[in-house]
Amino acid sequence: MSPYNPAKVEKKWQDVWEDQSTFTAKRDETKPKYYVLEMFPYPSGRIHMGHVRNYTMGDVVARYKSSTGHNVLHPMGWDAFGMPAENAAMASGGHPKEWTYQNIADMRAQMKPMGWSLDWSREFATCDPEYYGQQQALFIDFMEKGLVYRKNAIVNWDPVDMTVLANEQVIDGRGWRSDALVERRELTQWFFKISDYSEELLSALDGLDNWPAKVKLMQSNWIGKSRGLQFGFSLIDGPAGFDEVEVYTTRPDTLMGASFVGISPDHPLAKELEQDNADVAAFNAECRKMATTEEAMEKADKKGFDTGLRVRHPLDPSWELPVYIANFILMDYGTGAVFGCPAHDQRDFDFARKYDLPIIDTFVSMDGSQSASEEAFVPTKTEKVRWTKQFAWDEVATGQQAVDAAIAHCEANNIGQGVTKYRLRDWGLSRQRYWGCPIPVVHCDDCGVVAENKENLPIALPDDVSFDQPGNPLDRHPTWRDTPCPSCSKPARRETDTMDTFVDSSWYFARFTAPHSKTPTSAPDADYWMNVDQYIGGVEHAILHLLYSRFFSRAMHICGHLPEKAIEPFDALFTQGMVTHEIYQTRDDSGRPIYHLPEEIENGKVKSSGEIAEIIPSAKMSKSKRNVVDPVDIVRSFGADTARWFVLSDSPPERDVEWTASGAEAAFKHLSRVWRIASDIASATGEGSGDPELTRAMHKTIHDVTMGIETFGFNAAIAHLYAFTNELNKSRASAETKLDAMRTLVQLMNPVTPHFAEEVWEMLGGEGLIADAPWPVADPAMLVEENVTLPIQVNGKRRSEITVSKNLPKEEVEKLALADKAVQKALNGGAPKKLIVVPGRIVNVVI
RNA sequence: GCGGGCGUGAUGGAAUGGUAGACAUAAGAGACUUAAAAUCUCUGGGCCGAAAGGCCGUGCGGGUUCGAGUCCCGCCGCCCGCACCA
Repeated sequence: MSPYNPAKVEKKWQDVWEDQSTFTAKRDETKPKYYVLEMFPYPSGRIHMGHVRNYTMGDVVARYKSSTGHNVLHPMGWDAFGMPAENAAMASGGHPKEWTYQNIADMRAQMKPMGWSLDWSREFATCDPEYYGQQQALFIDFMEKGLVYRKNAIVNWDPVDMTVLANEQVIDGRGWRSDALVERRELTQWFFKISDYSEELLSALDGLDNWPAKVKLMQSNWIGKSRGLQFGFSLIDGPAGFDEVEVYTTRPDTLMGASFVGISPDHPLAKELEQDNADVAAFNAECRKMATTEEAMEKADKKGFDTGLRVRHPLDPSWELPVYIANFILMDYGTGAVFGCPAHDQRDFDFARKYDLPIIDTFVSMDGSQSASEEAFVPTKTEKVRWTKQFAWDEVATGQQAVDAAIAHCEANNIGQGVTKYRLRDWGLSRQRYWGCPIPVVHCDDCGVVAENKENLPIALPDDVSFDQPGNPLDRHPTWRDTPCPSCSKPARRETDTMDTFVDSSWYFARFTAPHSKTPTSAPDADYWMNVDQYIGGVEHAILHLLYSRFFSRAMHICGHLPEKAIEPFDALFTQGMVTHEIYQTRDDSGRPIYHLPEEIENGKVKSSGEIAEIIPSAKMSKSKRNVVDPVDIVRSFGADTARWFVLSDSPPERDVEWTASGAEAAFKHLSRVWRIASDIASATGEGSGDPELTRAMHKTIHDVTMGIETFGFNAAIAHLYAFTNELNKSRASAETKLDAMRTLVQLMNPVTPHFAEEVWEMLGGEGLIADAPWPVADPAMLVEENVTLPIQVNGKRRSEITVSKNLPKEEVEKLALADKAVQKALNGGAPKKLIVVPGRIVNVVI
């Protein structure tokens, strides 16, 4: 018997699969298609355990579906544009293009040994001109359909580097390289009109039955549909042209509790006032130093500035309210102005406390015990409350009833209008960077902004650029910028902004169906392969990537690039958890942490120094914490099949999995054990008899593993494989019975450990490739249990159990339960109060 | 701050509202071996008990239910997202 040698086995079968083009997908109308896709990687240059887990899950699905008669498409590509390539160029003087393609080559070389059943013939990178040229064609089509426009938007501006910064490049309000205080600056930017689809993107979530409920909920909250009242507070002696402050509120029922009006520092009125009021200008300037993220706005200290202006309350013209500029009000949402009701909104409450504004209850709890005193009183809108300041409804009403009545009242009295708003903003896609897809438009002095002619596509990035100075090299490129106007042919300038990388990833799944088509998609291929039957990726993409892709699919459909069925491109979605690892830390003389790689640690001590390492509980693998395990090392020591088995075995796929050396070793030991058992069976000729128990267990295992894969219960499926292996190992059945059981076992293992399975299959004399063998089918007759063991509870606590025939009538079960010794003892001669029998599950005696 | 999720033995985890801890890991004991490794067998939530058995136990505090890890309410902790990271 030869020992299990993964290095030899894995290479052998990878070569066979490649020679036979086992995983090359071709359209075949005679078979049902199945499109499984994992979110494509960013080419950082190294694969990590998260990739291994993600792609192994997809591979299990792909191989399983293939064995159940599906024509499977399982492609791979690269999300290859983005900042890291430019950062690398700045740091080491290379070129983003070379850096990226080298990384792709390196990563591909690390991925191939994993044995994923990928169709590499469809591979592309989003930075291939062939791909982004088609993306430019889409952009032009979107322009024609009115889905693209330009407007001013705020960016983070680094005044020292003279460049726009991404949010992650702003650290505590300062540029990451220059350390200069970041300013907000307005630039004219390109936008997709995703907000046209707010209602559609929201309501269509209902149809996504195979998406996680949490993702749909997050998207729904992100779109943020609300019904409210829009109305104007009339300004008393406002600046010329400012008669009113228009506000939007979802709680018009609390209007009588208003104590101030707040406007955004970017509100036109605020901008007007700063013209000739230095204090306002100073306050606004201060606000504009804040980072642009919503998170930064919300976390910042709530600050206000009393403009001195007053407005009249719409329900009582004699009531005047102060107008504050407040740093927490977003110009992007609603009208950029709100009224504050401190009694029923905690943020307004804090603001009122700070600036000594009145706190006016408009309702209290039903028994009057709860009102705004130490904090705002904010019951849910469905809770009934007692109103003290209602103006169009009953004294007792829910918030929702009051909102509806308030809107109706205000509409009837011409105070305002009920309106529906969405939180979702249009998608700003302009990036002032080199390494992205050029926006295919030209600025002409005569014709204005003109789309490129499609025959000029792709508008390719120039290669001769340098990164020795900050900013976008396209802006200062001597010739690339200059181009004739596509409309009038006069000298004109190219747009130098490139596209957000989210654009690249919003349609790659469609491109995979025809990766070299001369149009963005090809109808027969898109019709056949779309939709993605199963999409798998991290939950961190739950909102933006998935929402943008849903929008893009709709837009592509309108332009004729996708069939109508594909407007929701992902039929089923699965979000997997991270791979984590313990962190090993020691400290230097000044107490600063030093992190150690897992392989530097032995028995809790640093190998080289013998120092005891502090163990910090598991966290996402990251370079900075050095808690990374390199898949390449694992494949070298144990083989890909062990890595694949382990990443799926130890945790439910939607949760994080902790990588442990002992777990990986145990996975290897288990495969070695199965190998030995298979070798013994392959060479056995001996005596033995049939084993009905083994056959029964085999069918049960087929059923359980199949269900496990179908429901993404990979860890449960693997637990069943362990259990069946134990059973098979113990069995004294005949060689023939065991051979049958063993073949079934490796077939069930095949999606997870495919090289191992092929080799054992061959060893056992299996016909052809196991990759081409049909999935085993459980005999339903073998799954039926004749007897069941029923636990017997007394008052909900387990006290005994009885084993009865499955179909024993309820009355008989009751009799047997009451006759049980433990029940007799508990009853102590009395009669039970109640007897609950759940057939096949449990008996509960209540006394 | 807002939105979403998660929390079970020493560890990873299992459990359509129905026997909490399947399966695995670490650990301990034993078998085999000159020895070690490998392999095999057994033990394996806590407390009391010789055992039978009993009591407690799924982050914390309440609630619904014959019955709650699971459902509801309120906390605590950790993770993800927050529109220019990918």
